[in-house]
Amino acid sequence: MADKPSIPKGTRDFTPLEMARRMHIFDTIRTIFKIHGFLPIETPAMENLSSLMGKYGEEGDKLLFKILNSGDFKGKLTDRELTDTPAGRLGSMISEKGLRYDLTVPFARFVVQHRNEIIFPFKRYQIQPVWRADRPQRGRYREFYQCDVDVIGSNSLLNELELIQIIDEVFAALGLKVVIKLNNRKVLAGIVKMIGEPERMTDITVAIDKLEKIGMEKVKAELEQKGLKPEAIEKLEPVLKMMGTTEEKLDFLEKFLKGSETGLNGLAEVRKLFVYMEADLPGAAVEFDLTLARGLNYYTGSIFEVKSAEMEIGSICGGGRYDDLTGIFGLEGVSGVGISFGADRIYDVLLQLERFPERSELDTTLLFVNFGEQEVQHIIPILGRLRESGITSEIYPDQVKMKKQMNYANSRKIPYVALVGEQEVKDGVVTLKEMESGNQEQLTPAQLVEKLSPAK
RNA sequence: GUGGAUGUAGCUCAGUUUGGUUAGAGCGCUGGAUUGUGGUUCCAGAGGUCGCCGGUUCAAGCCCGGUCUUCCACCCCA
Repeated sequence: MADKPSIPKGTRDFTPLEMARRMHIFDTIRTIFKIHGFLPIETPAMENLSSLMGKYGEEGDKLLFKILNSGDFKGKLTDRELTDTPAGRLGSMISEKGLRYDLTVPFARFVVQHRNEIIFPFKRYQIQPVWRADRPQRGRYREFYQCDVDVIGSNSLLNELELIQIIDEVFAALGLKVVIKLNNRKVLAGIVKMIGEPERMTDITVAIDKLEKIGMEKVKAELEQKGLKPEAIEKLEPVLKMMGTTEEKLDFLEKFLKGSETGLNGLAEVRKLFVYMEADLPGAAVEFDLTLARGLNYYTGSIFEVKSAEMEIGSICGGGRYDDLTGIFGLEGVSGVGISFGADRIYDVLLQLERFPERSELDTTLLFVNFGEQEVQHIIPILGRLRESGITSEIYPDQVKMKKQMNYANSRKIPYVALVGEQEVKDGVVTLKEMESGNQEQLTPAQLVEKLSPAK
């Protein structure tokens, strides 16, 4: 017997109801991207593995989905290679393509490849699925959509400001309260330099990223276990204990980072960004959060992360500045900054908080009941007129019991039903029934179009 | 990748402790009461290889092993 049909772990089908909700998210995000002057691109689902490997840290390489070479990939290997090569290395011998892990690295590749056609600074948006061979959990999928906006070819902090505004506008439009966390890799680099461990930036940032979660003692224990010098940990402690307003934190770091030019530069960037924001305050809370580190290792300046203020689900948007991502594809000295909205997590938040709009654009407005061939012939041109006026309308395709047709309208949540029987045909009218109230009225086709036309 | 839970009708879940004939409920679905009027009510009905594979047993939804799914923690992240 055939197995029950199924889909791979961590992937999902979407029903019409779910699609209506997803489109609400995508449409909202896309509208805001467009109003800021960003242009769409798309890139293939698969990239050459060489474009993907090594861009996301050690962890990221493991999470890449690799695509087996087509044809006789085995025949090209000798028996010895086949039996003696460790499984990990064998992968690269039989696979040269992989599914994209995010949209930023393919974008960098795109920019390098199309550098002569692109007008810089290039503002692009991209809404496509990405794949990660992660272990699924709530809010964590193996296939999920990212909505990326990036500006490449400009060092200006105005770009960072614009991204913050976009974040603010998107979540306001979706009706979600969020906290925008802001940090700067240069500040982190300055800190690790000042405590005398400049090479250990990754270990240190990963550890302090957990401060909120596991507490000071455990963070110190982890740092010690990672082999950090006790003096360094001691020097780091006041930074971790740093409290107060953004202004106070910045002042503290100003003193702490004396002697690290990079650190002070990063600090100046953070300050400038807050000054910019004062000109038009975001509705969302923006916090300078030193514990924000982010694992992706191509970030070099500002880093962002957005969390729901109303529910625990991990970050729903994140990003940062990368000074040399195009360098690895052969184009040096081009800085970019961008963020990525996690549509699937935003969906989960909206669903749990019940913030999806009641009706969607996908919903039908009017259903004609089917009374028979004569009546159908009369209705066909009326349907045409309604649709021309932008009114989503349909006719029940089969001449079945009225109860069944009404039930269809009911379960499809269609607010209006039109009845055109023998009498209506004779009188040249339709009987329009409003389902919720049950009220009925007789209208000419012109009046019908007028009544149901979407508000201008 | 490591550790821990979970899976019974379309959906939400009982039943598993102490193995024992035809596996239940609510909601939903189909038909009727009601041949041009849905939602409410009433009546009737359909729907399950108890995730899958194997083992123990006279006998397995229930016990054992494996596997897959979903979920939780770690890791990491959108």
